[in-house]
Amino acid sequence: MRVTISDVAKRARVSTATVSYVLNNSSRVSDETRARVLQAIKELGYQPNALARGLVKNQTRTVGLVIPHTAEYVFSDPYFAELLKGICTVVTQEDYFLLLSLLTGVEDFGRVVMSVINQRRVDGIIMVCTARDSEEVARLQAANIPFTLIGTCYLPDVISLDVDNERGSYLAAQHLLELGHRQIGYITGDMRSENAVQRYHGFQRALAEAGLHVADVYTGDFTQVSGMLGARLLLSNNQGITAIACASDLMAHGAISAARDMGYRIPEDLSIVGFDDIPLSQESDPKLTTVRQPISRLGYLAAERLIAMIEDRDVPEGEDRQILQTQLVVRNSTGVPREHK
Amino acid sequence: MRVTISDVAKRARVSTATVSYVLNNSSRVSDETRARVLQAIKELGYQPNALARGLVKNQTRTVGLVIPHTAEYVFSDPYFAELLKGICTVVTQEDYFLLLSLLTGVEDFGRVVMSVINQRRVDGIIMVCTARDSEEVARLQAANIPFTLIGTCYLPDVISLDVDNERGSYLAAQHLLELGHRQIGYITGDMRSENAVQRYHGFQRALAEAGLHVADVYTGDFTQVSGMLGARLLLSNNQGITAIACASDLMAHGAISAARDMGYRIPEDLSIVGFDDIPLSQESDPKLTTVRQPISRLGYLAAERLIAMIEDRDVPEGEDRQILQTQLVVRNSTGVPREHK
DNA sequence: GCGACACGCTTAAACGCTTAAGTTCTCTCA
DNA sequence: TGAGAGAACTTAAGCGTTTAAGCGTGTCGC
Repeated sequence: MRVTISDVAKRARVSTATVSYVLNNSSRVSDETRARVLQAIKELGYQPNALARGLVKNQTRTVGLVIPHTAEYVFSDPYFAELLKGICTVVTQEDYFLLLSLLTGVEDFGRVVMSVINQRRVDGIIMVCTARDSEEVARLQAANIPFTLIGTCYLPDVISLDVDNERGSYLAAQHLLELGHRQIGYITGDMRSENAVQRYHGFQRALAEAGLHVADVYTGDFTQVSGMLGARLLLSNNQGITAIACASDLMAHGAISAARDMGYRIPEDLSIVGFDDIPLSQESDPKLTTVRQPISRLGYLAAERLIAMIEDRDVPEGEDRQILQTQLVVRNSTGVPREHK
Repeated sequence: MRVTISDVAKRARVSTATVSYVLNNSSRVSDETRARVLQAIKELGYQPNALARGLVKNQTRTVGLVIPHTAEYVFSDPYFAELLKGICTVVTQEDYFLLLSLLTGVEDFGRVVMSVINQRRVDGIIMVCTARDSEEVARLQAANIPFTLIGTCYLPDVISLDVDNERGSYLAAQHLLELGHRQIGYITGDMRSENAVQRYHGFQRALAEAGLHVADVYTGDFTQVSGMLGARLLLSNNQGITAIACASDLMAHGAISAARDMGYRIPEDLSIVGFDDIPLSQESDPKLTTVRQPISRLGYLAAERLIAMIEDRDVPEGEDRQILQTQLVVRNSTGVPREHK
């Protein structure tokens, strides 16, 4: 049988309350008694049962991470690995646990959120979301549980972290324009995601300001496969395209391999620009020109802020909504278009 | 305030016990009462508090995943993403939660294991380990908690899953020998890991059977950086080397970029073979010849088996120790050595 | 020499649930 | 008719903690 607080109490010849007091290093225990209790704890290898403790203190030292995608999806995209890197770093450091909650693909997002909230398994929640998920966000608010969001949310009074997608794409487009590209295709992410929409908008805006518009658009879903399909379609529909911008690196890599299969050299015949700057993009051939977003920092900040809220620390000054900057990283997948050479 | 079982009981005009019985759909509740209780539950949006339930039933519907590395390390290596893919798929499907437990880099492995066990936060544990970790494994055994291991463990009566590292490396070496390579360098993984040792052994064995031995060895640690350093050193120490085998894909990719920087063309001047077959290896240039191990399947099986143990299902027939096969995947990073052309 | 007050500890209730045991009622059947 | 069985609930103990409140001491000031 597990060793409980009363085993310790018995051995130290005190009441369980006293043991509890030394455990929560509260006042008023004589040094002598404290030593005896500590000794007993050590001898028995006692550790308090987290459930029992959580039940009365109403806290679990666990933060929940809710990502509304399947495991297959989440762990195929290095974006989430980066996010987890930031989150786990903080969570581990702060001596919390991380409860991961994904979808099976069958049940709905709402149910998962409710179960995490209501079952009281966590002290707070980090949720990855898009503007469409305001119903779930509202539930979190209603439940009065601390939470931070990663992604876009237009509801008032929620702490959320995001990246300047619009400006990032704008920069990418500018880069292509400066190189001399005029016929540019675009492969979007899943347009139910606000990220995807913003990226597309930023891209359009840059072209519009140059008096152009997007040559052709393929609606992808952030996955590598959709990047391949997109490039294939754009390139066969429109021979004149000299550059393709993608809403994610993964799609950009997909696009590169599809274009190559069709005989295009990158960047000589076709320039490709991504969005994310996942590690692969620094190693691939060609190295990918892309828009870097500080993904793991996003996770880091979300976790940090959440734990501050949970522990009621002086909430860090600053806006509810924090937007991190993106940055253009020029590598080898973009170049001057053929006709300009 | 949170809605509890007694709120439901009050509303349905029954005792809490009755509510609990319908919750655990136990016998002996009249259809009429059951309907009334269900109605009340719905109206109040009640969900049982997992802590309280866990406390009495002594179960949490949570499985712990213990990886004795830092978040930084874990989420930089696609290996773990693949592993998580398999694990999370099962865990989510079976309606369990996943509690992730990593190291901060400061505290020791043992302490983390003990805290996960003793605090009773989880019903079972999946642990990534090497043969060196037998002390921690013994602790799990002593605690009498269900667990499965991913990695090598020589202790009796533990359920562990592993991959045939020895044979995989053997195949890789054979491949290089068949191509005609005779001077082959090797970059090992972290030799405290059994995987690394076994891979090196398999490699040596193949060479020995051909009457050769490894031209030069660099002791890496599975990371990309160590692959770069390794290749740089091997190539400058020994001009005659025509091929380098690496104990991980990440190191192989590192080796490729280092070799290229030194002016080697891959595979014309130098063949490189990896181990893992991470997604990157199918996209990189050149595509990496490597030994595929079914990583996500490893995670899948570990989780499946663990949950079977937890739920006391008829434990699946089969050995305690299950070894999955590896497989050589020939791509473009290996070729006939120069002098043979 | 006495009340007041700290001090150091214990008692016991509470957290929200499960479940063995007990209770009440109705029905069956010798 | 009355014992027995069974159905459908309720009662209450218990899971392992925390913590407010209580209770003897011993000390101190007056």
